[in-house]
Amino acid sequence: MIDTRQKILDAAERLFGEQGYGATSLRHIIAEAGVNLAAIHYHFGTKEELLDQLIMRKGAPVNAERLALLDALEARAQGKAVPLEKLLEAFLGPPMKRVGKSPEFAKLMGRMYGEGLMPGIVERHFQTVVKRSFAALARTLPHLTPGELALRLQFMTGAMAHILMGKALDAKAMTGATPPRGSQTVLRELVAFLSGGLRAPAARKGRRRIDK
Amino acid sequence: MIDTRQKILDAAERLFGEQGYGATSLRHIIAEAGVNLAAIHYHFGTKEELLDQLIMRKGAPVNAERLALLDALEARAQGKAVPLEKLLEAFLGPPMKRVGKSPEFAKLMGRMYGEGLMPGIVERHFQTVVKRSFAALARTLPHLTPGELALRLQFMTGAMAHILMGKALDAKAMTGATPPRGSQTVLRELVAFLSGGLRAPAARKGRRRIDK
DNA sequence: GTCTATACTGAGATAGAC
DNA sequence: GTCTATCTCAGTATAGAC
Repeated sequence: MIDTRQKILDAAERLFGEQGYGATSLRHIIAEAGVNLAAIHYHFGTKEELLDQLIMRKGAPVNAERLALLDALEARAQGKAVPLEKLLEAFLGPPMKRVGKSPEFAKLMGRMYGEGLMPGIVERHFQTVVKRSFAALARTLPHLTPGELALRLQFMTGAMAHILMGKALDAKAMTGATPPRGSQTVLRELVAFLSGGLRAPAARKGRRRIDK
Repeated sequence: MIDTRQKILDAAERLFGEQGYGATSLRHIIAEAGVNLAAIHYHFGTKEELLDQLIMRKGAPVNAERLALLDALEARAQGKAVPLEKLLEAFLGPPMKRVGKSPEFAKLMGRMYGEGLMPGIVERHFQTVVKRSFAALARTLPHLTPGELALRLQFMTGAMAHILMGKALDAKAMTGATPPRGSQTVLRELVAFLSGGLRAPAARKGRRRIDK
């Protein structure tokens, strides 16, 4: 059958998301998919390449959405800077939307950004959209140097990855409080938080004495 | 020799930090340490318990520092709310300090927070300091409900973890810009960013229509 | 109490028959 | 295209030497 490939991809997506990439064995995947072990190596080569195909299959639409939103925003701004909140929604909305309907994939995506999982794969698939977003943010946030903005993008990426993975630290156990659920609510809060952080003035060298 | 245990811990710390927990084999560790494979199981039981001991050995001083700083801040505030930047420095400073002198451990710590690596271990070692910080932040930020603050703490944790791990995404390759180096500079920028984010008003439900 | 030698199970990967 | 058999290396467990 020619959809052996599809069955493998479906099973792998589910299991990688649920248990993580490292903790999922190829033998577990083939048991779920009902195929032979060697079929994975025939169709994908290695476990890593299987992950790569998976990211491509589900990650490409996410990035396409983000780029389309960016295009629309920049067209509407007619050469002026795009409002910060709009840029954040364009970058964060498409992946956050998946948290509800496809939590396994969202979790996997979070791992990719945050875990240092397969850095080469991440760069290849996300470089275009990150570069475009960086350029747009640079125009919206002229008070930051490119280096400062790059650093803040890392802060932002870390926060997003953590949320996509779904409470890597169970907030309730750690703090006693129950954070809001629902990806739309979380998205709004995340945008509010990040826009506050990105707008904050840079803590320049100041060569400040140690307190005093 | 009785320092077989120490040699194992030292080698494990280095290798876990460099390559990650999952990617480091016990056989690699014993080769570095110059001990026998079974020595690990004699002294630590399993690979996971070895990690636990490691976190305890190096993580305990970090948390002790944080708690001491918190104590000092709250004593100085005499019942009033502690300034936000001071709280952030108390929480972020101790781990960030390690980035320079012991990058392997910083990276490991970042993985613990962010990767979902051994959630039980993380909770056990960090719950006290997180709970204390949460309570102090709640008094400093009365505009946030406990749930909203818990969510923002997750954003903050994600950003911190990402930075501790050391450019999980190589910012230069992704954006073209070179972010500031030096853990003190990064700490200042992180505090500026997070205080801006935490102070931002909550994006309450608003029941807003879909744009329009 | 401390360590060595060795064996067991399950992982990813590969060669070659069908 | 698919499957069987097999390879190497992982984490783990235990028996027994010092």
